[in-house]
Amino acid sequence: MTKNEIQEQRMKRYFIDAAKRYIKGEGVKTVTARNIANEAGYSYATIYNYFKDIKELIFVCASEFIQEIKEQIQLDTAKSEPGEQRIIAAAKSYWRYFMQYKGIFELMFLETINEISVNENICKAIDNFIDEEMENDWEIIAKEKDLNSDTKKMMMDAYKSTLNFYLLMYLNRRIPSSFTDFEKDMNLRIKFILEK
Amino acid sequence: MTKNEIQEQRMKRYFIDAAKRYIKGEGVKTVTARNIANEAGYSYATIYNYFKDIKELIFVCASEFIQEIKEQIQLDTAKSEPGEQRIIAAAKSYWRYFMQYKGIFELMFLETINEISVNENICKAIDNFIDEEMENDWEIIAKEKDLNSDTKKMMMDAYKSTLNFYLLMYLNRRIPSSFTDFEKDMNLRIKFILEK
DNA sequence: AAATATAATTAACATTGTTAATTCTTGCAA
DNA sequence: TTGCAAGAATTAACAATGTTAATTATATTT
Repeated sequence: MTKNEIQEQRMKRYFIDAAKRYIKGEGVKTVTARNIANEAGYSYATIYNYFKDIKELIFVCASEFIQEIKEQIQLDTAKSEPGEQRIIAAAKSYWRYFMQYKGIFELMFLETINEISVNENICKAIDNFIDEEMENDWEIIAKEKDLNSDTKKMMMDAYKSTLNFYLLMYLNRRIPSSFTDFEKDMNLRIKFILEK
Repeated sequence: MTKNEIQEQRMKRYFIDAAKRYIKGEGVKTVTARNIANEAGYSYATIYNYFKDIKELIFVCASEFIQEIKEQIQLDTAKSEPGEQRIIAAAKSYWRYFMQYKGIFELMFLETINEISVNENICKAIDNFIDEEMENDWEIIAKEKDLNSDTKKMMMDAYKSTLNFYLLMYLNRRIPSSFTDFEKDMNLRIKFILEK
């Protein structure tokens, strides 16, 4: 890396970290160029020297949050037995993370991106990280229940869609109206998916 | 209804119909007060004499689109045998409707609403209409497979979340990248949910 | 130290939602 | 019929936003 590239990376880092702090605190809904710049201690126009537009910056944040979620899941499931038990624990860890940072959920699943290149990879990362993180556990389940690879995939998909859709319902619509009910319902749904 | 109320209802209707036309044509992303007013042949400020804000107007549209979807499902499933077969056909009808009107999907599932009163009912309507429309068919399946009411509910939930989450993935992220693949995957997923 | 290249800032523009001020209509009393 | 008051619709205006252009400050090179 040349000296200039190091400089550029450092500046990008300032803005990325500022944007991440802002999103964690305030959510993605009220993110603006001026807010992020303010958080970073720069003028709003400076962002455009380092990022094509705000969406690009925001999506870089998304890909960094993925790592964070993985780490939280690893922590929260450290004592769970691999397989079904760990998958259930991971689901809880997953929704609790997004409960804390609603803005990150919106960012990952509800934002749209028109451009290709960089973003295509980020999209793939978002779509697959939970499968990757739990791959080993699904394999254990598949062996236990003697599932073929298609059936295993169906089960993973059902798990993912249940987790994400009802999280969306709760975050966007307060359905169900209490967190206790939400967790109870989610646990039942996840267990239903797993019992095949 | 007094003469004034009739007038008011008529004006509301002009704006609602204009907004519905606009959303169908252009989606919800680019809806603006000025666009809707233009489509209705009025000035943008006139909207505020009849609706609290743009969101209120947009949500009235959502509740009217529900009826439309139900009708399309009824048409598309008219020749299907009640029960499993009709549920599979309805899923296809459902995703094809939203494929045609991506904006309506965004409106129904991705928009947030902070206010209570009117909107709470609209949210409930959105969340339940597909269950209501297919209630009879789920009952048939429950009888056939001898499911208790909790298991039946779990299955309905899994169906709904699969349908909506993967529709979201396709509409927002083009995953999978072709419509043919999308339909193939969805059919497999729906059938997987139903085989319990 | 002067000239040039680079980086950051302020100004500016277009587009939004929304409200205030103004103009236009319409129904009704004189 | 005419003038007036109430109501309805329009235009003007504001603040917030993303983004780009013009300007200023800083760093580098000769």
